[in-house]
Amino acid sequence: MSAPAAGGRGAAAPDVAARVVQWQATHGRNHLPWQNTRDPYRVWLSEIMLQQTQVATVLGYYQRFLDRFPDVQALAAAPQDDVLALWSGLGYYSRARNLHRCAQIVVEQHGGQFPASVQQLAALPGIGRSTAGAIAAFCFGERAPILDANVRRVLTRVLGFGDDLAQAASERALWQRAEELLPREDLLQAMPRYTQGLMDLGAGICLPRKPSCMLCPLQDVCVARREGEPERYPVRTRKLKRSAGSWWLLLQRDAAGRVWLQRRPDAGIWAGLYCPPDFDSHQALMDAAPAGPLQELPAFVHVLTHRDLHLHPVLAPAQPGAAAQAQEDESPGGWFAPAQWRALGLPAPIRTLLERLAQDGGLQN
DNA sequence: ATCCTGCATC
DNA sequence: GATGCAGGAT
Repeated sequence: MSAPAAGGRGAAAPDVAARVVQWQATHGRNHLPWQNTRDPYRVWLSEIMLQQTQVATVLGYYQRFLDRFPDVQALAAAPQDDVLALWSGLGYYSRARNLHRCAQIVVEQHGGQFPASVQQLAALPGIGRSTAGAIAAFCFGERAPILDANVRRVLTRVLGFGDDLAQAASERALWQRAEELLPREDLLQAMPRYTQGLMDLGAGICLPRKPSCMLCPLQDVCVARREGEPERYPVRTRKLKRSAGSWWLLLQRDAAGRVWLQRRPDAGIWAGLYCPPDFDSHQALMDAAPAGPLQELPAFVHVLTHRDLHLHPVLAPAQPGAAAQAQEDESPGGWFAPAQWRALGLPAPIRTLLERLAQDGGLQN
């Protein structure tokens, strides 16, 4: 057993890195499909998929994605719609669009090799400082910290870091502390395991509500535990005001059960995704709808971070040529059978709506 | 720096 | 029904 280095490190954080590394080797996750590789493409893909998405869900997508796009060149060369189709169901589609753009930049500007430093990685679309740190640590052994939500929880608790993370200065200070906790220069080969260990602690031990402190390798150096209320960390004030908006959706369905969808513009809400034509008012929809009986479906609310979107679906019979007049922008549209639209990038509420419609079969119409 | 985003989870 | 996340846009 090695004694903690005397000096150099404050007594408040004795050998955090060593404890994490040792614990990871015996208790961490070491057999996920994106582990045990130093291929930046694979690591990058997994990190992007794991943003806002649980491991269990990503497992089902990761291999399919790799099969279809085995390397960054294949991904860069693919049509965006193919990428979105494989992403279909994962949500947060800006990740998929950034992923695609990033692949193209790596191919065109970096000769098909991911750059090997945090700084350069973080300059790529979809890669922030934390994701860049993870890739750099896993693939290049760079001494770079990560600070995603899970790790933020671990570190604020261990350190008893109680400053309000809504303040940029506090956030900066925590990054600084994260750097100080990294394995020492003479343990550089430990970077991948250390990084993975922090992730594993955050995901499995240092949970938001019920941390399993008894199982934690940091239990006897953790300030939050000593204080008795680890759940108090991290501290973040929130300021949220949500506005409301209403959209009327023109759902046209033909006899074969196909629906009319069009690709949304590349900027704005649901960029690049497929959606029925939307209108600001019932009247505007009426003006654009084909002649014939309209059926108002139950309205529902889709919640975005600071917008409550009230959606009013209106079912209309299909009429030849009628769909084209629905909107004048040059967004391409078309008729999609269920098997087809299920493979498209669809906003979550639209996917739900179409599934309901498909379930009800020919309900009316 | 500050605000904005789409969705899952709790 | 409220909150959080991790990145982008301005």
